[in-house]
Amino acid sequence: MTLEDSVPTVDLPTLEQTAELAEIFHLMGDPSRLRIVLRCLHADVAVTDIAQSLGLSQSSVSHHLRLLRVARLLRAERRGKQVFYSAADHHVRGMLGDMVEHISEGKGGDT
Amino acid sequence: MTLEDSVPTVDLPTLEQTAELAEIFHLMGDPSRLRIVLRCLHADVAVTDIAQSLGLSQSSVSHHLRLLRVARLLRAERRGKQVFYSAADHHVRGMLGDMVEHISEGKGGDT
DNA sequence: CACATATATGAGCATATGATCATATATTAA
DNA sequence: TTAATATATGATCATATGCTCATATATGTG
Repeated sequence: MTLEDSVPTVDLPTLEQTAELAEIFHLMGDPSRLRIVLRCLHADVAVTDIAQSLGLSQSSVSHHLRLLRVARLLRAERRGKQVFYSAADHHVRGMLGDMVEHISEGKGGDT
Repeated sequence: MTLEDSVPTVDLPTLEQTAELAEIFHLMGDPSRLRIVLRCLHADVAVTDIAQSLGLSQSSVSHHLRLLRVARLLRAERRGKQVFYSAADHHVRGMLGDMVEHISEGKGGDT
């Protein structure tokens, strides 16, 4: 069984989809921002908590959070004085989860 | 069945793994580079072909290819005068494939 | 070798980016 | 209202990035 058999027709994403995908990758491409996303992937976390646990400034975290929120990767929910951030939806969790898995496996694989 | 049931213990990647992941995302975060990777995801493609089919300059493509090659996302194979690029391994194909799927689905989902 | 084709690379430049600092806004308590 | 805590945002700046142009290298042909 060749590779082509298991990958019959590989519809490449449209230019628009590619641009959208690139935007997501671009956001995840910054280490601080990626750590923030991962921190919020499976839990609601307040801004101060994120900053403290990752050793980043409140301002920096807030700036990053705005980008992630606008891009709909994270969602914000205010409770009292605090704002809790979490993954926007299961697609975000799925994407990142898959990536993390691949990275964990990776390291020595070839085709 | 709650979400937590299906995601028992979510070991976050190490700082090193996160940095590695961010580097990959960073590379994919440029639209031109992402298009190049997608073009090479399921086929060996020569540099000139990539440039022509994507409407990019040879120089620009070559610069991008070097980054992707060094990061081991793509591999190069010379055949005569031409150099053919393709996805380095099944992890790269898997990662991108998963991402493309999520993007294709996405669009309106929430948890 | 000389020449053409294919790819790679270095320099230079305009723009994008991430961090910090200062400050603004929001919420709650006294 | 005043004060304290939590978050957001605008300005500034040093650095990173992507592109182009020119040129170098590599392979094949006559």
